[in-house]
Amino acid sequence: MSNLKHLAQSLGLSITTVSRALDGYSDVAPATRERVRAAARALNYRPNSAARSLRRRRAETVAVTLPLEPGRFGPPLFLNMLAACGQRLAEEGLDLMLLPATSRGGEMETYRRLVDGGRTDAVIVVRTRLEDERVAFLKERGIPFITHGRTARPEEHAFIDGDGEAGFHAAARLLLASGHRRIAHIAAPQELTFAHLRREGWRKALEEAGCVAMLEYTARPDEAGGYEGARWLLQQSSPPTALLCATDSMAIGALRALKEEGLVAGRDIALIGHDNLPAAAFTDPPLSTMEIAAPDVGRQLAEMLIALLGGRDSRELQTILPVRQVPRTTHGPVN
Amino acid sequence: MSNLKHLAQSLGLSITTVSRALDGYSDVAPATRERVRAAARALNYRPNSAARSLRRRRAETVAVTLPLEPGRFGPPLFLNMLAACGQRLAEEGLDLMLLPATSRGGEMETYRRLVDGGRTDAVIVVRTRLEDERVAFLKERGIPFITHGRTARPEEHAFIDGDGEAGFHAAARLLLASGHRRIAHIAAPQELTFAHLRREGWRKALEEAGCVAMLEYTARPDEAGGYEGARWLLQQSSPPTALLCATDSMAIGALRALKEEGLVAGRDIALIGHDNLPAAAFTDPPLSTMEIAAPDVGRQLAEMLIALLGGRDSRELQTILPVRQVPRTTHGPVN
DNA sequence: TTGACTTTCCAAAACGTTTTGGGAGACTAT
DNA sequence: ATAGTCTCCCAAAACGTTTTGGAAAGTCAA
Repeated sequence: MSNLKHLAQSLGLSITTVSRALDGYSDVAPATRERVRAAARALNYRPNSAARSLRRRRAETVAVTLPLEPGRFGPPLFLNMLAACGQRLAEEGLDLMLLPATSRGGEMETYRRLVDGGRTDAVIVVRTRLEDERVAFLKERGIPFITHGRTARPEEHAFIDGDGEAGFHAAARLLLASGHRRIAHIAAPQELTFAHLRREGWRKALEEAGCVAMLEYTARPDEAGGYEGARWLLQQSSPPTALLCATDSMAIGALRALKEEGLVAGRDIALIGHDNLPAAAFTDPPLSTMEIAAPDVGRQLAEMLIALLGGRDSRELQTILPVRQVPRTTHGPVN
Repeated sequence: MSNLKHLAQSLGLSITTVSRALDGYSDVAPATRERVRAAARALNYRPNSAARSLRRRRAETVAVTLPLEPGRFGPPLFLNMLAACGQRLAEEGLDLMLLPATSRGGEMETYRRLVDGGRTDAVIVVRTRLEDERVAFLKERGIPFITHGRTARPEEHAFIDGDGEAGFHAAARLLLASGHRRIAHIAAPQELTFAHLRREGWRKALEEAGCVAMLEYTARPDEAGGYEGARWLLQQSSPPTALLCATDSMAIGALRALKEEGLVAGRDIALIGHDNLPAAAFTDPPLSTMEIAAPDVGRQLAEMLIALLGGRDSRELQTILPVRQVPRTTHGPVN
């Protein structure tokens, strides 16, 4: 592994000059700068990251821990978002680092290693909960962070979030307008903020319409959970005529349960999900769903992080993105 | 941020002693060791990772770059594997770091930063191609690495892989035994090794059975690709009676195309995928597929990495895992 | 010619850790 | 008492980088 000392010796220059040449300082002669750069290229020189961040006192890194359990929205979308975020961060010389976390305790230990060990300059919190110990920890340590999804006290920190409440409110109103009165909700665990807000949107719409039947079932936010929820709801004495699922994964599971009962979604019963997963366009019938209207959540997240690292107040960095309905087939019949 | 100097001063000890106490060396008195540990806990001390790895000359990190495009198998499974791997690595004090890579060039630059910048001690290569420049690079640099999936010359490096060729061979034979003669393959891009091997399994089985009709279509390994492939194949003058898809995502897309043609998979036409994605059990009809028979690929991957870092020869670290058929409904009729 | 700038370079310190190579004191065996 | 052995601790060096605070030479104006 070549380092500055090698480079300097082979060029007959000092370490200082080599370092400054590579960093483009103006106090090194253009000719020298080029000579140094050529040598660096020839020797595949890359600054040692440990030494660099030790000296600069920053890690040039933004970290995310990836909870293993099914989360806010499906991994393909989620990873795309993070990749877009990473791409923008790379332009600022920042690495985006994902660390898989298996248990909740393991995740907190990872946070401590990251933050107290100076491994990262900022953190992205995903799968945010209403009461989130990760957020409490980061606030206490005073390290910059942004949550993906809100907490119970969103005014206290930077976040980016879709307006799930409005989305589910609109979806429920759509179903009400189609004449549905027994609109059930298959909810995700309520400690997850997104699940709570989506449920709130559904609940309020029904309340406003004077609906008394608040059929609901809470399950894991995956296919199996949706399947289980739909089965349970359909077995009730007066089953729902419409199903609003917290996520598309759940809706895909619910779809299977409907099939097994001989029901056709969009004809015999309405079904709506959320996320617009790639797979949602290929279900049978194609799934009506909704999605965050912004095409570049990842990039926005990155911009917010950059602003935060630049010293911007976190209270100016709170973004709620509109949610758009993606009607396909399963939300019908439309009268 | 507290460091060894703080700790040492507050305890009236030297930095050396504090460091050695925390590392559990025997040349510090048990009483002192406890005193130091208590203080470290109280001050939330975590060794600065940059300083540590600068001095130890290793990063205590294993890196994976995550290609953005759809890959070998679906993200939920894939992330689970990596999480399991990360968990085992953590027991050895190693961090598993994922870096999203958007373009191929971007990925190579990331590799250079990682390896030449001393950011990582080992690399996991995913979405391996037959001719893979990443593998060439890592071999040249002499840094330990394991590929997930083989290359064209697998004998030259450590790898872990499912026996996709045998799996597809078996699946094709299954279909042949059911009387099918026009068995089409919807392939993933052939530069990806897994796609190549799966196609080989299919091709050889047909060849052995004396089938001349080698219907195939190559597409992106996602739902849209499978949809496109199935549509194209069904439009041929003598369409297939069975469809073997390189991945479950593709099979889910194909399922949609079959529906649109009024065909019921498992009755009018056979369909088999690969990966056993969670969603595959919830399609309509439930998807027949196959999967790697080992429950703990991630853990095995970690063990191999640990062995590799311990100096084991990479030629001893080559694992091919058996693939098991997961018959559900769509592979029928079984006569 | 002189003084003031400019340009171009460099020595040394610092970041926080681990590790080497002892050293002081207490205890043990003779 | 003496030599040897243990126990417990520490000073200093090293990892590779960035940055500070000049210093030497060259240029320019007067």
